[in-house]
Amino acid sequence: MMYDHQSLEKKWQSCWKKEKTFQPDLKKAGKPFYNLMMFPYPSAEGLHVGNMYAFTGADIYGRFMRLKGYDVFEPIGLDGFGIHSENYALKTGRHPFKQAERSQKNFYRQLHAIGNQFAWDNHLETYDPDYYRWTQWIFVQFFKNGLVERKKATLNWCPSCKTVLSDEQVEPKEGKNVCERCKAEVERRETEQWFFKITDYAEKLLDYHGTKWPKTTRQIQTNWIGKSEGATVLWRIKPCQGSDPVVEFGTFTTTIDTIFGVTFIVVSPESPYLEKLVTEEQKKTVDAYLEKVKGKTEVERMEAKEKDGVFTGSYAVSPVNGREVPIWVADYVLMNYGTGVVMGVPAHDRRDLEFARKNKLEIIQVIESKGKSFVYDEVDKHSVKGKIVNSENYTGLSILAGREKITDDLIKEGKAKRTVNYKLRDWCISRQRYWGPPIPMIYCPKCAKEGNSWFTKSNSSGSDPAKDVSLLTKERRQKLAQEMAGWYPEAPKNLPVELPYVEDYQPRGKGQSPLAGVRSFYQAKCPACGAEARRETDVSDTFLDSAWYFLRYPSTDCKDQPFDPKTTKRWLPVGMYIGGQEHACLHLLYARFVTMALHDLGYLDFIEPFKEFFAHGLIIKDGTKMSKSKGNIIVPDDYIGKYGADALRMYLMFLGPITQGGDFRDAGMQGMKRFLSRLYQLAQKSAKKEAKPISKDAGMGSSDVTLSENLIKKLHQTIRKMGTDYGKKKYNTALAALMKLTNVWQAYPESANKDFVGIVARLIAPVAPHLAEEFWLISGGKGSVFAAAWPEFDPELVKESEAEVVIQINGKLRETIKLELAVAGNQEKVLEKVHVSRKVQKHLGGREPKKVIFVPGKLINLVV
RNA sequence: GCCGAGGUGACGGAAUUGGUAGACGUGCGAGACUUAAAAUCUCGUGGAGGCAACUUCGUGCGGGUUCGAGUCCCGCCCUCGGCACCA
Repeated sequence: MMYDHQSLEKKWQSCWKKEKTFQPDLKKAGKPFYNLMMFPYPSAEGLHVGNMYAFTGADIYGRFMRLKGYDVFEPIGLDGFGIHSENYALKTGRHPFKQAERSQKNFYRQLHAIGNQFAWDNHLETYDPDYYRWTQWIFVQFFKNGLVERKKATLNWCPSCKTVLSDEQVEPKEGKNVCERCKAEVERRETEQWFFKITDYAEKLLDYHGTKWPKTTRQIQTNWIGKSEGATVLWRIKPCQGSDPVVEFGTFTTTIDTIFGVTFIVVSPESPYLEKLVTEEQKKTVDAYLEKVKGKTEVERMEAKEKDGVFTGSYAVSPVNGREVPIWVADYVLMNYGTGVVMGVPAHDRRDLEFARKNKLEIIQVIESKGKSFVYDEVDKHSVKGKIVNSENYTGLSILAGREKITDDLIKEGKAKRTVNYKLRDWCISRQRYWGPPIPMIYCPKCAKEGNSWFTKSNSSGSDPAKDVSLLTKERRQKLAQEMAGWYPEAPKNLPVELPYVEDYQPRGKGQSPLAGVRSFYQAKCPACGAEARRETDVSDTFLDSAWYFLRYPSTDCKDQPFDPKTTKRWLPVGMYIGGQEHACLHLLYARFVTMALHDLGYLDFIEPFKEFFAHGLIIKDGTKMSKSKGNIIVPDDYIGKYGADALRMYLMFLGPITQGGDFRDAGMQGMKRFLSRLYQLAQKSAKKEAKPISKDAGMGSSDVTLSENLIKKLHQTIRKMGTDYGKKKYNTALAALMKLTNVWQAYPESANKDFVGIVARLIAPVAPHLAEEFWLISGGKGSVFAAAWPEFDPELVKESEAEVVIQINGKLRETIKLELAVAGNQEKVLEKVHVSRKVQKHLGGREPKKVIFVPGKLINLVV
């Protein structure tokens, strides 16, 4: 009689496992629905409640879809490769191979205990050679199609993790840039690395066509990509220095309408133009300045209060009015955005104004707004309300009109072109670490000397002869043939390039992976000429592992391809994806990029990997984020033992909207246990009563309803409410409705019967699956409650049986009162006999209305 | 600075998207059971006034639209998230 959650949950979990209740037939499913959650990386403490929160939210949706009749595929795996796992291994002194084995066991035990409907046959781990074989395969395909570059760049270097990091893996903290993983301050280092050309997809990544993503997530990505449209204006230089005189250079601007306000030009200290601009007289000054800049760190440069800079000695000639303006060099101009040269408009740009004031340069107003004075402090540059002044024949035009006209005119004269700039940079993919998939490349010094590479081979035309697709243009191939001299990708049949078991896997910190010291690994023969060659020893970024795992899940048994085309066609793109917002610029962006690229290479017939994405909130503890350092990480195990997985699931969902997260407190959990236990007692009691058909329209609208009818009415309300809320992912309000129903049930326990218990079993099934199975059993149901579809759960199929509406009395608007009346359907109706509340009767002078005209969505006319 | 989200009891949060504000749950108070505690159950719980039925005020602040505003419009204040010497 007592609710013994431990034996009950154990019983159903082993039953699900044995019966493979949640393992869909991937080859045959008629109504496939791919329900995915971001797979966890096996952290030190095991699965924590934050993971469970996300997984439960996702699982409820998946189970709801199952009850609606879909064949739901809900796979799980481990993102076990990468720095986070490796750092933990270093800390414990246990080798990553062994640590992975241990973590996997622990995680999968926990993932079983939380009661999700995982399709365990399809689990995958990113460190499994059967998996990373295809991660490497993707690298090779991208390489062959010019989506991979090897270039020197100033990059983020984490001195603690001893590897380079991508821009996405660096986060700002207290004015410093720190490593996303270890929070150490990153340095800038110039190194040569492998890059994925994600910038080629900047424009495509801005288009979310056909997806249902939250606005905020889209906005974070859009911000990160940072598109700005403007023009590049060409300036003539006078006088030109050096043997190779620069005749012109471009400055990028989004506000070409201010071009008459240009009083100087500034070049970045790193600009290749610089040495050609510096005159004899100014050389000393400039060199001294460059020396000073060199000594500054990135952060110091950013935080500098004063806009420092020096004159180069050269002048630029304005393309609009021939005005000669001095060219300066200053470190507030960034080399890696635009052209590394900017036009200085001190009147309408805050930085330019600071610079002009510091260096006593002229300020000319060219925009006027609301008659206000001209300096930036008082006029908003981005305002489009002002008009242009002091600009010859453009004077008087509005900002936008002027912008268009000046651009057009300059383009006609060949002095400008329209330009789009993005903040997005290419994705640095190589890591100088051990625990990742080796980058499957071979470098042959002999071929390099002779100028040979994969791109100079005769058959180097595209990705896969069978696909007949190549993103490689002729020009790009020629360029790559030069840049990639000596480089060959590993042949697909030789994949995977297995990560060897190495005792000394410590990061070396010299810009090289530990594998660089393993001769048996790096020794190789050149695939082209057979000479002594060297294997690449860097491994790829963890985010590449996770950028395609959703493609592999349905095809885990596929041996000769990364994903089986037929199965992929049936299951992808992912129907619902749930995960953390913090991955908006990381994982989600990369996954979209990889999917788009594979689409363009002909491997996929869709562009977006996730039809719908849903960001869950963060679970905090006592008002602060859970973290290892604070020691406040909560592991679900103890709570599952004490209260049960169902109670914990309910508690987590009841905290509030899943998008918001919540503060984890023990107090609320007892309440959930109490509720479930009460529900269990009631079900036991009611199930003893034989089934009597539950009528849907018994007693509706009647004032003398019996207790039983009251309960039935409540039940139908609840089905409707929960059906809608589960669909909208409003799990907290769905649960509130359920609790309300239980309260009514408890008030009239004799009204319910076996059938009633069966219905409640389906209602609670998404959120409390173990208890639901038990209810289904005691109500006399056969098999699993999840085995059959329940069309009534579809809110559209449950007809409105009542309506609360607004009335109008005798055609005049006098009073606004809510009215309950018996109306079926959504059609306009004249109701002859209407029961109204006493309150309304009072308003009508104690009478009941003769008739009511009900028009859905409109006011109601009440005739007395 | 730019972009976005949001401010409702002691707390987490509801409110059919313009229709009885505070569902549901915590917490708190009172009671039942118990030698006692825990657990469980019952009742109460926005403020002020009243023995009471009831009255009145109340959704960050100030205005507005409307028969009716937590919800819509205008102007502020505050909190959180993203980007940021990006031209």
